[in-house]
Amino acid sequence: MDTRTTLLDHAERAVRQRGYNGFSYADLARDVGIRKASIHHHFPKKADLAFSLIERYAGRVSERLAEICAREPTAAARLRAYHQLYRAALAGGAQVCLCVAFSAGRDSLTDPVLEQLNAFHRDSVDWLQTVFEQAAQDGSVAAPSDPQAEARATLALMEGAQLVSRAAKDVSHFDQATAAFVSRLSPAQIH
Amino acid sequence: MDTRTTLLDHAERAVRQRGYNGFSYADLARDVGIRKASIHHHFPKKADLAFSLIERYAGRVSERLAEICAREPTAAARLRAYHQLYRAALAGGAQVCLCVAFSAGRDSLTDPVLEQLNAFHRDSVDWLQTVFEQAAQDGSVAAPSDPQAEARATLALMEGAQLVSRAAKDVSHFDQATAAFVSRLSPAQIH
DNA sequence: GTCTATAATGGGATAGAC
DNA sequence: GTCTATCCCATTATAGAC
Repeated sequence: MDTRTTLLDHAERAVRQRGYNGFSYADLARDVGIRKASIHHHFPKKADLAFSLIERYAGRVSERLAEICAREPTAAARLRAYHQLYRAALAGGAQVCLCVAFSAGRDSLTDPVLEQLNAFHRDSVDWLQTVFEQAAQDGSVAAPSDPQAEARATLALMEGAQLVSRAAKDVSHFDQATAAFVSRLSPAQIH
Repeated sequence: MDTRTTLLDHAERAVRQRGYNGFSYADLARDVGIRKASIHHHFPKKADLAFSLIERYAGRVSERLAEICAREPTAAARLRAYHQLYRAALAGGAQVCLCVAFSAGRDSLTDPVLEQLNAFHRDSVDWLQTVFEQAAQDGSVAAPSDPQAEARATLALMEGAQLVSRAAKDVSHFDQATAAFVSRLSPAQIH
């Protein structure tokens, strides 16, 4: 595989496991099997690497969300799939998703990277809001309220549940924290 | 005031604004007006400072929760007060509370500090669970479900809402993310 | 595109005088 | 308890040969 992609893959794994400050070019060089200086050829500054990471991640998630919409007709099924994305990203409590890792390491990030992160959050909220608007129509979600507030609550819940789950190294915390959310999406709710 | 306390105060502010890696003994020395070496007299290692921070924080929150129970009789009023603790700690989007800052900076913390953090989370969940059990009795909270799951969901929601709110530097995100939670606590729900 | 070598910086930490 | 002076180390980053 292309060296640049290999670097991004290893860097992403490191960021999600140990945070943005938790890995250095030295670590990455050892992982990948090249020298520090060679990484600088692909990503002159660490901020360039961070930017490419969040850019690639945003694109990937965007694709997944489109796939979900193509595959699942009801709002409830779409939200279940969204929940599963966060659940799967936890990797048993060892990792968080890249957006949580970047939100957490916000103080070390440059402005362009933070802009990308905020853009990603905006896109997520927009997608969720649209799904909750659909929910108000198809009745597949119990107790619907304001779609934008629901969207922001969902994003906060997923990110917070990942955060505390990794702190405790225990996935069951994520499951408990999101249990009530998931139960609103029960197939039994479809009329 | 006592130097040790002054150091803790400034360190806490720095951690909550810029994260655990976002401040150094050099910064702290400049803020407080003494030399780096003098800080090492009070806190030999940075991990000692971190431990004292979370210890003091846990004690302070514990007092606040006891006060809330003494002051507010209903479960709904207690949860509203709990929500207000997190709301106030945001300081307009400039800060997060110490437990969120530490959860986010988890990779840089030593084991004793992480244990304190997890103990704090356990205590918070216990307190919330007790309140949600009370809610099932006094009927002051709408749509009650499993108390432990509710407790973990509440903690995750508060921490996640702070995280995304600080990333966007916008308190209104916290308010929107927690709006549905708060509306379940409306005084109108009391029977 | 990868390497060796080397800055340059900043952080945590210690010794020992006052 | 505070200071000056210093150490050690990790980290990011650059120069220039191959």
